[in-house]
Amino acid sequence: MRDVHHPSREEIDLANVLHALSDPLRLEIVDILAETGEHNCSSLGNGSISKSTLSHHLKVLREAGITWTRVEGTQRLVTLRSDDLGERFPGLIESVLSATKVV
Amino acid sequence: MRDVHHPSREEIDLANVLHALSDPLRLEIVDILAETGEHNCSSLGNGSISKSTLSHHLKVLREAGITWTRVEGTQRLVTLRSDDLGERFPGLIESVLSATKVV
DNA sequence: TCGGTAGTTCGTCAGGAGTCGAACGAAGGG
DNA sequence: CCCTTCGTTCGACTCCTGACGAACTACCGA
Repeated sequence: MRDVHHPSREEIDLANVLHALSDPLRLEIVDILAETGEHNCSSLGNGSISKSTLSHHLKVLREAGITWTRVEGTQRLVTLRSDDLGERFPGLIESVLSATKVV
Repeated sequence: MRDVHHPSREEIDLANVLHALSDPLRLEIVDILAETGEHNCSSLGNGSISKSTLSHHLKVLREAGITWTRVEGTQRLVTLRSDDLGERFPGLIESVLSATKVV
């Protein structure tokens, strides 16, 4: 549990990324991370979801290569992997994020 | 069967679109449509898939608002709904399509 | 009118995904 | 040391999804 697995930049797969982003809650999490930077896990829950479910969604995002998680004491601090994402799929995450702003 | 249902532009939902694009076969179909324009259904199969499965995937794309299907005689002619997609989520489909070109 | 061609729909099946509570593990503070 | 906090992991459950063949519908051509 000490080490958290992340895919390498080359391993980031488009279909996986799109699947990870196709869930409303995960989309909301990504949006929050893009707007307000690093968060710990519990501050990303919307209140109505159990921590095991939240942990599951964060794992999906991490393993798709969308987020980066670092361990700090008892917390996991999560950020967007904008750099790798932008290198691998230029403009993708930006257009998805701006699409979340659409009514 | 005569009329084919399509969502209105306003009904196109981001999470649905991303989900529809998160399948490798559907991503391939969208890519083909973007590259070479209108196709009938059978010309979109990769050979190793049954026509009922293909019909299912095309339905997913159509109901997500990604493709438009028109009836012509005994055929269904499928195109990308680039205009509506571009209006609703600017840049999204373009960045996804360019991402499919990445090694 | 009789086939043939093009797709859809139906029933079924296996596997995947989201959800939860409970149990667990790691750090840190009294 | 114990206990709390933070998060992961583990079943278990349900619902969704992709896959198929078979039956069906619609149109066209001979």
